[in-house]
Amino acid sequence: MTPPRRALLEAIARRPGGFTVVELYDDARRDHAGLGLATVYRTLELLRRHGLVRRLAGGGTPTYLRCHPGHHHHLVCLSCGAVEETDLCAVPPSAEVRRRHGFRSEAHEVDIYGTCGRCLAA
Amino acid sequence: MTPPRRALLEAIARRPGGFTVVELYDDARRDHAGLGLATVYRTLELLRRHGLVRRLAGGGTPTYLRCHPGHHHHLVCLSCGAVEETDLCAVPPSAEVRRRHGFRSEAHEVDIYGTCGRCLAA
DNA sequence: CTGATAGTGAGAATCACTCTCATATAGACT
DNA sequence: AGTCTATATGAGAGTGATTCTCACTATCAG
Repeated sequence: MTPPRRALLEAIARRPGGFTVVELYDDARRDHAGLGLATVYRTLELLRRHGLVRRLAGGGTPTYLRCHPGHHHHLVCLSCGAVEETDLCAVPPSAEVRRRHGFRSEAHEVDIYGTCGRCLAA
Repeated sequence: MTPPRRALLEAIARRPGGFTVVELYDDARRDHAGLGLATVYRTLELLRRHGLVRRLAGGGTPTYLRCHPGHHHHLVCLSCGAVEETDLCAVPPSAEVRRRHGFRSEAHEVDIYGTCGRCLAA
């Protein structure tokens, strides 16, 4: 646990939803002025491998999300960009996939796009 | 319908599973030597808007998939990279998402990773 | 305290992708 | 078939994100 990493973790913790690499970089540099971009990428990759962060790569500038470890999916608001986690999960049952396609499922990714409560209210 | 587009469509039709932009470019250039990369990107974007192709952006070089229009998801083999479509679909029901999170679902993306029948046999 | 190991920052390099613009077509309409 | 207009195209430069390299530094076990 080094100062750059600490600065990054704190900057991530402060973020409400998704963030871009440069946003995070700018933010973390307030704690640790000498921080390099390469370190941001390296640390994000590290966090990603530990399930603490996820990368949403859909068109445009890629955004990262803070995640809690454990199985969950994301609700992405198309209007304001906020991202929420949900533990609701439903995918085609493995057995059915296996029977119909001869395919053994091992993992899945589910992202749900729509409009969040706050945007609906507005 | 122009010669570059025809060459691209044929190259896509020949592909078994996912492909990268450069693979497609090289392949289509065998039909249409003067093809430019910009045209490949433009045409893929066009096909994507028509639901004939999808982009999987997970880490590394982005890959495109040939798709049939209509709702379906993909079974991606982690061992050989083959991609199969499935019309099996189950996601958390909108009503439940709405009730629990105040979030109105509009679309979802589901990709299932695992091992395909051929790789299981081998 | 010390040494092995892992992390860091700067900048160059790479890679995917987009933009620009002059040119060339496709396809609609005579 | 000939003409015309909107659209597509190719080349190459430009952009922005990401990775690489390497000399240097900090961490932590012993």
